[in-house]
Amino acid sequence: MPRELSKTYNPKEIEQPLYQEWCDKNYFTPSPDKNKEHFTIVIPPPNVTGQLHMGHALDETLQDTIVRFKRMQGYNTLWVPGTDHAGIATQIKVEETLRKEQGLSRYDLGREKFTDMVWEWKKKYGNRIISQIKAMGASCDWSRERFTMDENLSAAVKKVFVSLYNDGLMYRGFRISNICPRCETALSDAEVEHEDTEGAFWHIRYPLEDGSGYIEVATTRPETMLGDTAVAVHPEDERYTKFVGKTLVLPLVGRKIPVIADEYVEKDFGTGAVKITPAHDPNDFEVGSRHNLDTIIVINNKGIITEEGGKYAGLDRFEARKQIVEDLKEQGYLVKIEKCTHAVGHCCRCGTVVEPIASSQWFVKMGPLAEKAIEVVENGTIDYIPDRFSKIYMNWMKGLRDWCVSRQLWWGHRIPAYYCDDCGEITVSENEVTECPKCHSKHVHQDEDVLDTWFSSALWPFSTLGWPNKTEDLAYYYPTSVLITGYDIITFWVSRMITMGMYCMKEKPFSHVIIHGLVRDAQGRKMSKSLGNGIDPLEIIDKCGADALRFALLTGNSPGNDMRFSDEKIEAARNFTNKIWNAARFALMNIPDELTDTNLPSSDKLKIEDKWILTRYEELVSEVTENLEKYELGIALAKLYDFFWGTLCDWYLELAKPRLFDKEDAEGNTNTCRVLSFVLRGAMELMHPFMPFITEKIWQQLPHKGESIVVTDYPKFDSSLVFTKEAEQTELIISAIKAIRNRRTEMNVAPSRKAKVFIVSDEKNAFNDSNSPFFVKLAGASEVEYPDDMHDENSVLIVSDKAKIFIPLSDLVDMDAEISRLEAEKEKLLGEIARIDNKLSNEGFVSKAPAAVVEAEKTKRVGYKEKLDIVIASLAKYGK
RNA sequence: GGAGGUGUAGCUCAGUUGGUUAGAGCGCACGGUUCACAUCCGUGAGGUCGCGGGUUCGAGUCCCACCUUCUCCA
Repeated sequence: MPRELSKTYNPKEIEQPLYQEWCDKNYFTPSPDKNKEHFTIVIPPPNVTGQLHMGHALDETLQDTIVRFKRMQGYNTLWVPGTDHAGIATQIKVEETLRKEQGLSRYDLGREKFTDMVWEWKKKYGNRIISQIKAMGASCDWSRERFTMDENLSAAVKKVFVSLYNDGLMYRGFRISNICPRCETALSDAEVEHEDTEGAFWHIRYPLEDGSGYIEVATTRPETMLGDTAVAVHPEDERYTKFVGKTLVLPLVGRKIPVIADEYVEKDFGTGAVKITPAHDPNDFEVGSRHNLDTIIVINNKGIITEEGGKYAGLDRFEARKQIVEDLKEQGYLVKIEKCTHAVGHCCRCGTVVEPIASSQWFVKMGPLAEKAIEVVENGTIDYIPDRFSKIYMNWMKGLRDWCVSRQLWWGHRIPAYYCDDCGEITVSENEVTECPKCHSKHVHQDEDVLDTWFSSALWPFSTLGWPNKTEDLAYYYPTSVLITGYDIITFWVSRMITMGMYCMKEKPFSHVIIHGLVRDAQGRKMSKSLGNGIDPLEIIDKCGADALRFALLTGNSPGNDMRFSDEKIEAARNFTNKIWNAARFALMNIPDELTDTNLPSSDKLKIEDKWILTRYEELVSEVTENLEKYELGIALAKLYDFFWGTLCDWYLELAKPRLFDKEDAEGNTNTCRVLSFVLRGAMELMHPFMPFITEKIWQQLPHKGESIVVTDYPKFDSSLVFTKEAEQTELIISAIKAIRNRRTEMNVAPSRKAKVFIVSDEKNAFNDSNSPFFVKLAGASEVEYPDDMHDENSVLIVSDKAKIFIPLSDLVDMDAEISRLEAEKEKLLGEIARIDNKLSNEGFVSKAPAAVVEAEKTKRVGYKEKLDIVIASLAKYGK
């Protein structure tokens, strides 16, 4: 088995072949197994027309890291992938293409041809995002890939619709919905984004029919006055009591409308009198139904004034506003225009200002459904990570209005409701209805609308596993384990999955909801197409590899918080992958091909630096495992980075070099190789969930057991490899080396100038001849001696942990400088000791703090005292 | 108006259950290429943890008020 890695790390060469191999070997394709615990994730399905952006990249990385960790831990691990048909987004996209390429609208094609065209588009481009997710290294089970409009998932949608209808939880109602005039469809509350906008209050006079005066009203949307059917005042508002019951004449229109009293009106707001437009305002609609007012629709789904608008009919709503204001002014009805900012609803897909319009839509009655969805989060059956998002969820769930689920689109699940043209009967059925069950007429037509995209997404955790069929997958893998998604779709998606999971399955859809933030640009702006500030994850994969991208996304990222993504971050990540690659390359250059087993030398053959690195490694195993189990990925990754770079590369590899290069000590050489290969392999396994490609490639080259790192066991803590004493002794050596380097640099000693080093210490296990090579290699020592005690005024004195070190650099020694340096050190040590003494003499601290904390303070004091004694003794030798 | 977040080194951010002398990356300064890596190595400077109270033996961490800034909802 020849071991070699190319001279420079080239992710492009290794990533695709490895991914292919993993898929070919079915590592990601589990089967239900009653003897094992399952771990399931369903992917938040990306839009089928979409392209991978940083948000997906973060989402997939988080999921894949957890999935790979659980798989290595031995869980029967399933990650279900798939895509969403994304009603509005996809329809808009295809319509645009149709317009651009053929100059046609969807109406020119007709419903059937148009939806055929969307399916064609889906076949052609739907796989694009899937292959991009694969490039991230995502270990999804592609044999179980789903699409929200698959046959089975569509059947699930129908079944739920019918079931809700039969339970009285789905109804067709005439009420105000937010309509996007650009998309020409109704939207749910969640799809409307409110934005503070500069606008105005137009104050308008409505004259009394009897000519005895007028009432002044204020509105932010003057064009809606065309549909006014009343003016309302508060019943207890004395200013207006005398007007209630009288009749007003609506300016420009001439309609006679009553003055009514309703508690909805706020006395102190505006003029205290409110124009009532039941057809175009949700509150007015309520008032209208309380007072039996007419609902006159004056703006249609396209934002155009209807025939009801008289001379303004046919105008765009904003053009109509201008003209109406102009006319009011001319005819003396306009009192004043007051500037103000107010929240205006926009379509979350296209940004167009939405128009509230009364229309017939299908609604899901949320009240009864929400109860259980609230309960499972309240009682902890489902928890949010971080916890604060459960508050946001609760806030939303407790203020829920009914969910408008019908959309005036062609792309989506068509509503399974049938209307009899003869008797008007509505039949809701999973099967196509061709005859009215009431009057037996054959003149029956299906509802033209489709369902909100999120309706099918709400069923995703169980519809993908086969529901409503009783499949083996559903029985074994449901409920899923965790859901990972951004906070921006808690209201759209998470809340509805919980709601529908409780309704359809009578069981939670998942146990934990892990929420992450948005990926922003270097300036903290949202990445968007219009700003052109998006960083393309594919470009980064191309240049630096998927592992570097994954590292950059997870490092320094804490749950639920937004992160900034910058070139510097990517560069740091790429440097780390390069470091890993080179460390492995170095190891493989030294580990002989004959060494194929994974055994460690017996503990009596281990040197102290071996015991030190093994101890640090075992600590890492236990900490990282704990962090991953708590889904603290950022913390785990930081520890892995520090260990690999700061501990393994900076120290162990350097400490091991003398023995690795010593071909005469064959046994020592082999032992070192065994330890190195053990720790390096372990580090690869620990890091594999985060950086799957590079770790697999290196793992394969190192001595190993098993077929692939993907399915090997995650390292387990082994207390027999913890050598506390030797680890401490090695730390003393490292401290001494650092102290020497520090002083040499401080004194501008050229690195090329080697000097003899004398170390005085009682710690003979650390400071002895066998460890001298460390000082030669790493601290510029020409040779090392270990006298019992000494003092030399012509030497530099360095006080390190449990050691005093002399370096005879007589030409560089400035006695006065030495003395003042020692005095400064003395002061510092005295300060530290005083601080600790202060603590230890505090009755409260000694009696109430945990024993371990008190003990640590005492140990620390001993260390400082030892150093202080050396400093004082040295000063004494100088006559101070 | 309601809810939630944020504020820590020049910049971007970590900081787990309250417990060493508060950390990292980048940037900066100084020095370094013979034997894995200049995408590197060594050394260093740099902090009133937003402000003020409180709880505690002990607060960056918990509580209260304020300020900054961002998001969601109305």
